[in-house]
Amino acid sequence: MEPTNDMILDIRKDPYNYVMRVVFCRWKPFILQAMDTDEVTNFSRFIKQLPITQKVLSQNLKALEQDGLVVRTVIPDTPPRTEYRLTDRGRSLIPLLDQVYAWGWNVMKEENMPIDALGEMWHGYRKKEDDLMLHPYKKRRELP
Amino acid sequence: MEPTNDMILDIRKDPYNYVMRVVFCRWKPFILQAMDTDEVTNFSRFIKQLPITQKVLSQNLKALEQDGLVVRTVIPDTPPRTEYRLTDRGRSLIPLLDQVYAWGWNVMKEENMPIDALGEMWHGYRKKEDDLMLHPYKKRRELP
DNA sequence: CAGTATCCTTAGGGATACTG
DNA sequence: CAGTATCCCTAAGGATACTG
Repeated sequence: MEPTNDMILDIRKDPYNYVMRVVFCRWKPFILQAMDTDEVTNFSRFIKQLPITQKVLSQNLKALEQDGLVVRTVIPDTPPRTEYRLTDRGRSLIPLLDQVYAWGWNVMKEENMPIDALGEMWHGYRKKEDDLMLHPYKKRRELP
Repeated sequence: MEPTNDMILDIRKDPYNYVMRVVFCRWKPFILQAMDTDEVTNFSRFIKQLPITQKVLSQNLKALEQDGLVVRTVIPDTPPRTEYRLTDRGRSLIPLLDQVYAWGWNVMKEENMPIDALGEMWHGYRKKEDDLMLHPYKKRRELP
């Protein structure tokens, strides 16, 4: 086949670009991770765990739902509850996220960069303290 | 340990955030991938392969160099040449990038989304056509 | 509890032109 | 060949307030 004069990567059709748009946006790894840890969770629990605003959380959850990584279930109760959980596709991402975290963790260690302790607990790089994991609070305390 | 009243994730110290900043920015996976494919490469070759402007390429290469993923070598010749290649750390990222690509590729297939052919060749999802791989051109032709 | 609605800011990228 | 220099623009996030 002759090399023709119009060859170039079309980024909009590239898987890298897709994954960056769908997964690697600011808060999404954290949101996905939280749902992996908690299995089922809800809006205000995310808000307690992450320093994210309601608006941005809402946007991100909608996008994740649209991209098929998350299911939102409304339970007709009084007052109605809303549950969020990972889809199979969302769950299929967790091993990859773990490896991404691990790569970053190792590099940050090599560079002596400070690493967030709560994240380390979530990922098993630091002994989990159940009360902290179960009762996350809005403000942050320094850990050893 | 008592749950104290100030617990929260500090995103600036989190590995996810680090990796998103250092690796998963728009063009960086492509740039890294190109350097894995080519072993040694140079500025204008990137420009031929990717639909990126010189300014943005320059910015990205500088950042990658600063973050220790890429080495830049100037060879005092006439005119002087500049070579770019991956560091060990950069190379350690390739398996991860491959998995990211693979995850995205599979999802896009499931969703019947169009997938860029040149990327597929680079990643071995499509038979490599050496002339195209070796002589990438600026504009794009549709592949079957 | 589970969100909307507004307003504002900024980093990152794109376009284009120029340089040694 | 290997970049700088400008100008511009928009998407994504942050702050704050309000709702059923």
